[in-house]
Amino acid sequence: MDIPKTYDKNRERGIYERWMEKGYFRADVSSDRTPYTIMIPPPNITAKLHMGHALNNTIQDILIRFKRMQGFEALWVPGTDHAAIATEVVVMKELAKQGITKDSLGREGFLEKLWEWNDIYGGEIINQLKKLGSSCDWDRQRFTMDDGLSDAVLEVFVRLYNEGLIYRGERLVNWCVKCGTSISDAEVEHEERQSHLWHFKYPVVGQEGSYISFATSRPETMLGDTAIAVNPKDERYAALVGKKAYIPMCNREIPIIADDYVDPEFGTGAVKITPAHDPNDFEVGLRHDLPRINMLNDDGTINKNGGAEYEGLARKDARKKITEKMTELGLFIKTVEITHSVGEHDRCGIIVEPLMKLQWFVKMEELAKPALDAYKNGKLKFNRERFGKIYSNWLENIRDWCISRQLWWGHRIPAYYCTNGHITVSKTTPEKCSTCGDTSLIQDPDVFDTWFSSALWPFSTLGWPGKTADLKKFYPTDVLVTDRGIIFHWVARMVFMGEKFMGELPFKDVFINGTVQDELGRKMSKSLGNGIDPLEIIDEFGADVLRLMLVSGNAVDNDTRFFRERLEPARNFLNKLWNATRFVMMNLEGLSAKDYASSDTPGVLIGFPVEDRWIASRLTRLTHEVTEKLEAHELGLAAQKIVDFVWDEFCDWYVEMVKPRLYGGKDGNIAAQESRNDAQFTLSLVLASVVRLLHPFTPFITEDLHIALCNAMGMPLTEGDDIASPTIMRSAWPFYRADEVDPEAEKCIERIKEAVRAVRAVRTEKQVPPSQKIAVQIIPADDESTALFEETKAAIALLCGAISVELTDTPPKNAVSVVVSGATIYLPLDSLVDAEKERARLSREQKKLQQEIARIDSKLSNEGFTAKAPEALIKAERDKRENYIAMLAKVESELEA
RNA sequence: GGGCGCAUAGCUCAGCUGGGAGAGCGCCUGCCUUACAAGCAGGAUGUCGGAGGUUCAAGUCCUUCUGCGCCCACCA
Repeated sequence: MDIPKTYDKNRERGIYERWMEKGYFRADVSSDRTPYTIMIPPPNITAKLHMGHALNNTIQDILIRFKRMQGFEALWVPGTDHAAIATEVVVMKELAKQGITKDSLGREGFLEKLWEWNDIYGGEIINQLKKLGSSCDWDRQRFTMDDGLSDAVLEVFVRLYNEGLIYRGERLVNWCVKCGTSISDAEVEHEERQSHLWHFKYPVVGQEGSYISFATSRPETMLGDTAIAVNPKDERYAALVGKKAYIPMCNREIPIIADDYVDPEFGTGAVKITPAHDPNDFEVGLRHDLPRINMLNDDGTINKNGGAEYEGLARKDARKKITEKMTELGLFIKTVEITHSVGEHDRCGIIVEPLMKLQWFVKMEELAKPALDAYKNGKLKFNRERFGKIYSNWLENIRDWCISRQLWWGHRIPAYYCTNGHITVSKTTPEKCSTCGDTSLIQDPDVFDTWFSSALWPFSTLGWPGKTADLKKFYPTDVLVTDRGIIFHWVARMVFMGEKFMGELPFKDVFINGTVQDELGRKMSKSLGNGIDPLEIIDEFGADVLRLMLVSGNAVDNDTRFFRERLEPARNFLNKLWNATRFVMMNLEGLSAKDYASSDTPGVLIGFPVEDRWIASRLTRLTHEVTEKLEAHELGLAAQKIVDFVWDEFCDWYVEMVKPRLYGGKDGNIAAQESRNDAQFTLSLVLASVVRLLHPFTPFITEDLHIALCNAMGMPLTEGDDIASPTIMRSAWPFYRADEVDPEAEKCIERIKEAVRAVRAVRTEKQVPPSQKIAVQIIPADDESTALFEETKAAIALLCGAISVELTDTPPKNAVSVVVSGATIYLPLDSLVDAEKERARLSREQKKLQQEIARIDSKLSNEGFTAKAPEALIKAERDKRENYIAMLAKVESELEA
């Protein structure tokens, strides 16, 4: 048979194309199967996918493939996010390299560039997902700005507006005075800067000679002060609270108020409050109903609210002039050197100015409550409790959500303003003002926060606001797999939007996956240049290897370090599996699966040799455990179980044990032929099952192995067949079969393993080369063992490199003896036997056994233990003790001999 | 400042509801035993970060300390 010694990763592409052609990824909305739905966290179209995406999507694909095989109507909806601000910034940077600015292109021209960008990067992302093996339903692929989703966004805005849950109000935004635009927090770079803290004092009104002193890093904003605040517990100022202070530059009296926000330890313990130019002060202003005086023009100069004396001055100049003025009036105290962080616009480096602008808000109190309740009453679960806490903490401290962004890339807010200042909100462009009928309407230039559209993702992707069959069948989804970084930006918002518009949670399980870091445990980032492109790894190792590595050896919620060496164990394992399959297929000659009842029939292994029943028993236990771990989303543990089974139990023990039966026929008897068929059947059955268990993790290689095995077993591939399906991804998930659990067979094989290991250890110790075949003799301890060793002696001989294994009842002379459970084994090694050393070795054994027995005795004699420990545990200890005592007796009799 | 995570073999990490410390890589010894040298067999390696406590029993639960890391808020 001509099968390459290593698996060819280049086959992945062809396999994926075949899956696409056959439509295996498609979910059928009209099927009567129970739906299982996952919505992809839509990757931002800002850049290609990174290793974190590879992990996140591998996890989703594992779950969706698992459920599909279990017989669910599995739907994984793919798509991408327009990522308003992030994409706009990236594209602007690109354009800047060509010397093009946003304004020179105009709104239409700029948007054209963005759609071009989307074609390239959105497409690249989809390509990457396919390379990874993602079994998404590509017919249902969506984009947050496609027609359907845009319609959903407008619909939600209009409905919330009509219900009074959306309002327009003033709010501070980060404003760049150079670029003349508001910028997001993400674009603000914080830098430690050397600066000064100026100490001043304001006269207290009506109390001649009384002052209240304060510190500020921005003296110019005194023009916008509308209060002085102190801590309510601060006794130094208690008498002044309720009084007024006087700002000489503005000829304005402002109240002295008490607010917890003030730290009595800092500065003088009194703070000037400028609600229009500082986020904290803004909050204080809200609490105390203070006026907000905007004293800056959009270009950063002082406006008319600053007073005639200062109007038109740049911030720097105003600061100087005001400081001089205060000094003149004797109100300046001192300056102190400080370092503090200053926000700068990451593109132009100019210090960001908080400025008041009219913004759109969603009222959150009413919307947040059901989302919080869902978590509190357990309907919404997180894979780890700590993630749930992040979620509920945020919702408990919820503030109204500012949904307008001064950008062009995104869904434009469907609000129209007439010349009389009325607002008309409408999904379609209105002809006239709904209040006054004015026909000269101007649409709000702003777009929505990108999360406003992604909050709708679980139902907008299924056709909402239409009443579609997809919505009916696939909403709510089953699990959301995402990164912990967006628990409140995205997860919480999807939950309350789902509750609000669908009347149902969008999902019940939230699966937060860890972060992929570099080999030093640092975050992979562009600035560090330590990112690794998943495609590069896939090209070199194949997607299967990458996927298996990403979920192996790590709890899924823990952060994981990525480095190339970690790929090798995964690659080696798949190679092992490949070769095991090669071996099985080379030895299936003469097998006709038809001769055996369907593997789904209970009791099919009755009458099979003990090792066959053992491996079948182990397999069915494995099936149970893997299924359980996958249900519990413990992917790493599930993968580890499969790897251990394949490598250790199947390859290292079972395959080696059945070799005599496969190569058999040496003695030419009929019984051997039947035993050979049993081995062939068991080999192929177990392998075919384990390949199915592994499929969600490594979809490509398992598809090849599945098809090859079905062919080798003489099972024609038939669409709809649970086992011989033309694709493994639509074959049935193996199930736990109580009738195949065989504790007796397991106990027997454990004894065989113990015996074989003991012989091997002696061989190594005595440095007997593999080429030297020895004749092993066994004295079984009882009838049961006699039968067992008789049945398996050919296998034992092969496993420990013996020329023969014979049962006897008289100890041979000049032999090394080892005592194991159920037998004493003799290795006649004449010349190598050193009586002295043998006695020493046996004494060591004796001592070890005595220690073990003593350990158990001390446990069993502890009344607390026997009274409170579980019954099964006590029995297990007693059984062990019994076995050790029997072995000890044998060792001692050997010592006496 | 608030919240959270991690600390287990030389390295990277598993260890679910408490019941005799594990894997992979690396290391030592011997093997090209015709499925696999990306392999096989045998082996060495740990006061499970420190200190208390709960329990018959603690890597696992509680308290506290130390060292790394992350998130949120912010330094007037």
